[in-house]
Amino acid sequence: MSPFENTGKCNCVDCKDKSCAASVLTLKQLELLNSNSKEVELKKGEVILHSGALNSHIVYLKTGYVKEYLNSPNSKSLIIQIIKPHSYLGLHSLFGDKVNHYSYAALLDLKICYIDIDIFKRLVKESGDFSFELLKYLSKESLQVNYNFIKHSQKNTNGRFAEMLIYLSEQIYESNSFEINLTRQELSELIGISRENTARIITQFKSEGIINITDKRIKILNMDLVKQISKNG
Amino acid sequence: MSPFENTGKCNCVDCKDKSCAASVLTLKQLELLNSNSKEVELKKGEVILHSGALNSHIVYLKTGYVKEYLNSPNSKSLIIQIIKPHSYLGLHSLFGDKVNHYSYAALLDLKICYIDIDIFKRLVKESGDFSFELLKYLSKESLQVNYNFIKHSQKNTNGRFAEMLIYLSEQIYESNSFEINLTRQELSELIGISRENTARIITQFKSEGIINITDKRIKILNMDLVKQISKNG
DNA sequence: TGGTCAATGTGATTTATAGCACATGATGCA
DNA sequence: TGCATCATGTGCTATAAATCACATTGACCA
Repeated sequence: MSPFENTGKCNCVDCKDKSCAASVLTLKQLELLNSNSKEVELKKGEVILHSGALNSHIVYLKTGYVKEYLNSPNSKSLIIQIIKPHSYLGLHSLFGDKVNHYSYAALLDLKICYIDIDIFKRLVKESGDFSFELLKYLSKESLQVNYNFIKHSQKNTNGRFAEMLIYLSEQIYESNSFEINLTRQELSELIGISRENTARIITQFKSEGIINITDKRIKILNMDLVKQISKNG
Repeated sequence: MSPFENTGKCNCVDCKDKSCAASVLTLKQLELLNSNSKEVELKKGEVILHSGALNSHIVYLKTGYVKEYLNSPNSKSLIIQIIKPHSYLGLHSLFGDKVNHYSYAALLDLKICYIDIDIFKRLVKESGDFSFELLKYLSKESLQVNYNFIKHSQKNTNGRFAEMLIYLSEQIYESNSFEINLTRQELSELIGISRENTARIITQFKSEGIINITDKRIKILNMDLVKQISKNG
């Protein structure tokens, strides 16, 4: 029995949460993947990968949401992006220099799959369709992350906050109302502004009836206005 | 004769400027590539690809340097990165949604190769080694671009300028003295600060003996100090 | 050879945003 | 039940950097 034998109840072959890439694999390849991957459940707040650590496995986010971030003692912390289910974590680090460039933490209880690196690489080399999907995946992710950074460099604080609301509702949670397990501090690290200003903007947006925030749920009440603020900001 | 027949004197098979990816292709695949690509020479300042335009070919930068940038009338212009020879231009757009996300202009006279998209995709699906190299290429580029953006969000103007000097000398021109065909305006768009402050920083750095700028040549005289400024900034 | 235009340099002023200080509220725990 | 701790909200102040205004330089060319 392989040390990576999947000990959970799930099986890659009939997995409902297959990645875009895995869904183009043959039955035989999926079986190979299955016998070399392992599903694990994690609790909210747990760190999945540490920046700087060597990555020994591919990590696939099956369910739940993750923050990709950087915390360094001598410079400001920042959150690079929120990652939604059916995504790979830190794929660029794998194909780059094998060291994680960012850290990854669970925003809520979630399920991930560890995949053996060598098997994954074998699939990349064996299946053109698989690697083509990975190229698409990496490209899209890279464009999205760049887009966010670009907007941050071009907009004022209100505009950035509005841009974040659009990003979260359209790209990540796919709803105008979503539960987000981020503190005000973390929201500010996602858009690169101070915690105090984030609080002020939230107060302002609430008073103007643009959003509603109760505990960890953000509800966008006036998306048109949000888009207007983002555009003008 | 294919419409993409290479009309120049060069041949992909014995090209000295092959990409990392092309260098893992077989002779037969290189011949296929050769008969479906075309070398073109461009003059300094010419725009190679326009943001928003549909991309009909893969563009490979054989020699010369290129700026990847965004100019939009209603928001600040910015330069995303400087691209050095042996690079693909806008590969992420190809695998993403087929529309160029950025513009590309020649910083000096250069040679590029247009490659037929369908042949390129065929090679991706046919050769696992080829696609593996492309994955590495995209990953590295993405990490580098992110790194620059992250530094911009964490550092003050002096620190950013110093960071740019390190980036240009170590990553792009691989020398402490390099000819860069960028105006002060463009240098400032590369690091996201104002033109006036860029001029002030240059004056300051020159007076402190850190750099020397004559016309378009930048010479870093005290790299230790540059690194110190970048670190503190 | 003077004139236009663009790029650059530099002082003065304005402004957006960070940072500080402190109040309030929520949560957990002993 | 009270105390400690952390997240949050809000007024005030400091400041870095953008912006404005103008001088200077250099290139091109008619």
